Amino acid sequence: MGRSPCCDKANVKKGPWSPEEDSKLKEFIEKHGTAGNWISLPHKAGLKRCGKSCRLRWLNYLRPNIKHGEFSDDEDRIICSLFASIGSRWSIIAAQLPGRTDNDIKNYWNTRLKKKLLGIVPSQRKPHQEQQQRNQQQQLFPSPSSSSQGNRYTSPVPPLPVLESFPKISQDAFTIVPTITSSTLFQGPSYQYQMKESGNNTIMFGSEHSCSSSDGSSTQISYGKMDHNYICRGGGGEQMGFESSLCGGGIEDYGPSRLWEEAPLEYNYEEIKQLLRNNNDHFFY
DNA sequence: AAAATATGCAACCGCGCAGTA
DNA sequence: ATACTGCGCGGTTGCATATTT
Repeated sequence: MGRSPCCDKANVKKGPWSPEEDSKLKEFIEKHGTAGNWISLPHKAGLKRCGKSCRLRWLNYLRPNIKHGEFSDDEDRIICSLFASIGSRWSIIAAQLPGRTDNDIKNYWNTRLKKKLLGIVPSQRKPHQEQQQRNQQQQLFPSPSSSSQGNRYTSPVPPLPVLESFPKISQDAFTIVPTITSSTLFQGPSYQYQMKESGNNTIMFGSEHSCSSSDGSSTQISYGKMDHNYICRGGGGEQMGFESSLCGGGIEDYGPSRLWEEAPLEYNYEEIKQLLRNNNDHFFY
């Protein structure tokens, strides 16, 4: 017996979103949030869309602080290093790149970064496209109408992302390892936490960024966790936090007797290239 | 100039997990 | 304990655009 469909497929619109649909969805969510659940949202918002489709559109394009455009070298490094560590856990990787979505990173990896690492030069689409990319970078956040995709409607591009702050967690629980975090993303020194439970795949990591503020220095933490059981709901997925559910349950649940071991999270490009070449068949598809 | 091919990315699909009745 | 529902994730597809032939 299969599961029942999440929506009436015959009566939902599919395909690209129109500007009108975008503004309806955006307005509704800004006013009411998800109003209980995503499944009922389209009806309440007057949209003929599947709830999942609305969720995806919001998370990937409409919510505030989404960053589009070229990935920086630092972002490349972070993606590569995390991919080498944890594989295709895109939502976790995205949690380390404020403003980037899992879908974006996944696409970027599959279409470009992997090839770049393997030294596969895409066919010469260059002069035109690179000029476009330069233009795009010059006007870091262009208006919707200046999309590099011609007539295709994309989405409004928001201002620079702001790291979300989360409560600081006892460092006793973490192994602190040298950062791979970009200094261009965060001001001040940063550290990465890693936790790995031997015997299964549970890995936890986070990063702490020291930032200055008017009342002295403050700390921002962003983190993700490999074990789905402990990814807290309501944390937003892309920017997961140790909210009460995780702080109060997750870490403590493991208890002090648990054995945590350090796992290498830092790889250089050569190591990653080697991994790609050696494991192309199974690990990297 | 037209057709064929390659590329990039938005969106969809199916599944596993968590919460709840 | 079980069934059901909704959410979120990763993999895949479809299509518009760019480039090559």
